[in-house]
Amino acid sequence: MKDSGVMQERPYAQTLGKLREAGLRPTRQRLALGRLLFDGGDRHVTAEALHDEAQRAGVSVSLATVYNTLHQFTGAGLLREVVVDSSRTYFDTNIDDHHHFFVEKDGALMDIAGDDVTIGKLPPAPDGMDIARVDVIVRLQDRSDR
Amino acid sequence: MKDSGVMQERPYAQTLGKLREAGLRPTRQRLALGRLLFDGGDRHVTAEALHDEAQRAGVSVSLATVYNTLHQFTGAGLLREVVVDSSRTYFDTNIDDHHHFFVEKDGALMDIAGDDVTIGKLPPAPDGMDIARVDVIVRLQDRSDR
DNA sequence: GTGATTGCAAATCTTTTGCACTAAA
DNA sequence: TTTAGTGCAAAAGATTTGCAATCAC
Repeated sequence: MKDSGVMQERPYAQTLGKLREAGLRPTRQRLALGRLLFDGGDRHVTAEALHDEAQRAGVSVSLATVYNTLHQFTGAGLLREVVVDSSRTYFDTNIDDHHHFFVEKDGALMDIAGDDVTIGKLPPAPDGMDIARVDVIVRLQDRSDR
Repeated sequence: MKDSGVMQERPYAQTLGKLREAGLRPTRQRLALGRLLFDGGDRHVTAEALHDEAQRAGVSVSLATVYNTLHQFTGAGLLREVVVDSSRTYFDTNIDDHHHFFVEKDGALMDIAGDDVTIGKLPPAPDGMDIARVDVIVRLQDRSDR
């Protein structure tokens, strides 16, 4: 899934290292948001949710900074944007090749490992175009809501 | 792809019939928008684009009504909402099982027939949930932008 | 007539931006 | 210092909503 087995050790240093590699100045707020995002396995967040979480954790960051930071992290390849709902943008800390389950009702998003979905046939890209990525979204509903 | 071979005849009556079946009162604006949407094969539109198109066609409809109408048509199963871009909502006149090519750069959306994509493996839905739909989005980029 | 539909403007919601201020290096 | 980064409030989009006016039946 990830690269090696040496992961999640020294979380603080991990975030710091990620920022350094990305050439992003490790400011108070980037470190704090980075720790919230990267210290606990794979996560899916919206800007609003991360902002709330930061507030609750006693970290003072403005919503604008959360948005800016999420985009900077995405630009640096530390996060991936997931489009499943036209009303909000989700950011995924899992940047490996993978897909998603999405529960419309409560906005829940879950990863599906890349290996758990195989695509047998796919049409060729139109002339002059390349396939940048294939996203598979499995939309779920409560069994009772049938 | 569609049902039979008897299609696209008497477009005006076709839209009228669709509205009747859906239990939607065939008002001036619903008929006009319906004709724009359904008279010319499969289409992908945003509310804004359809509104502009209606204006150009000399049909006076407010943007709010276009939004409302698109949602009513969707609720009635005449259209399908396609989520590919978190900033706009696209509506698709093709309601059959199928997938999409999407060119981020210019917002172009193209259908991929359902048969042209096969999914070999898919994880089971979590407990108590059912798979409502599987969306495959093939994101394209210009070959030169590599 | 009478209830569904529409238009318009105002309201909402999410996301972005401008700019003076603060903090890394 | 010097320049990148931040907060705040205002702006910008997209979409929704309230309500009086209008239209289909």
